[in-house]
Amino acid sequence: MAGTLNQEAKKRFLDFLETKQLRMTGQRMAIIDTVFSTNEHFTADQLIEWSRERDHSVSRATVYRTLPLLTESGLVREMDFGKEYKFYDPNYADHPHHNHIICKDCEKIVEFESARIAELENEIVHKLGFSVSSQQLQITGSCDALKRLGACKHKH
Amino acid sequence: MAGTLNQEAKKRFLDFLETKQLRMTGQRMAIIDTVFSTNEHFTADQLIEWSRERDHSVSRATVYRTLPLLTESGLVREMDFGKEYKFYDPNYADHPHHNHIICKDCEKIVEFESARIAELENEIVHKLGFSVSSQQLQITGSCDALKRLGACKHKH
DNA sequence: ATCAATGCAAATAATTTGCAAAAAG
DNA sequence: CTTTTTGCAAATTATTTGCATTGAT
Repeated sequence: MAGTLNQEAKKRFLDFLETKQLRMTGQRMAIIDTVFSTNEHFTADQLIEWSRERDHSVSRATVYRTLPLLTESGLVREMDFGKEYKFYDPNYADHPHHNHIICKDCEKIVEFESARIAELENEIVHKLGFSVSSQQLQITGSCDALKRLGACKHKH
Repeated sequence: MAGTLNQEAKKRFLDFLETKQLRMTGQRMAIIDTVFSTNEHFTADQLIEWSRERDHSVSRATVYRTLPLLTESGLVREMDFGKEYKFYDPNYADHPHHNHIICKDCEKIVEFESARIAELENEIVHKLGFSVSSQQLQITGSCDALKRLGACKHKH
């Protein structure tokens, strides 16, 4: 679960930086290492905290300046689950079409994929004269515990 | 296209206010009339502007205090299309399961429904041990003009 | 009369930005 | 050396809130 997840994505991001002729700094490396060593969704705030465990000099500003690079590269996706802050999802490199289901009580998030849904989307969108660039499907619902016990608030 | 759209939804919202024992004021009525006389998505800012055309005394604070009532009633849905402000969609009363496709250039939005996708969602989510409360599917893509002409920026 | 609703202006909070200093190439 | 990147602190911006006043019931 720790340091070697997503090494492929990390490599791709380093290429991206090189192509754009951006410099490698200690702070950037700390942030990048953090992002690509988890499969969890994270907030800007969490990324700051975690990155500082690797390099205490990482500032809030640098994290906020790195996030757009990550999303621009396509290796991380910005997600809005209706909270006041955004989440970032590092799993799009491996699973470019995955969707999310979120428990309305405990906010547990489960990812899933469906080729059939993707096909239907393409079909419908084509009929409307559009073509698909990206999609996001978010379902809010009740997790198993919530259904059975009436509550499940664990907060992540 | 004008004043009598969505009278059913308006009526339902007035019932909602009554049930919650909330008072009817001139400002609220101006906001409500505005919301239920359009099928367009709108922002808080647009709602303020439009409501003031009906009643110049409508304040920003009152609009922001009315919006949660509208979403709570289920007759208007808060949508996040990745902009810095939120959009509000007054079409959920008539079409509770509709989805959105947004052109990535001109930001034109088209709504569509698919019973088949809804079924598949239910099925998958059920397998994951969840049940569905609400869902939103947003597709970003290229509209017809963008595909044919390479550009279409009209900004709404 | 009573209590909810309003407008105003100040507060919040996530994110962004200007700038001088530090580090990369 | 030159140019990018950084941290800091101040700025920005949508939204929220405290409070004295107004208006609905």
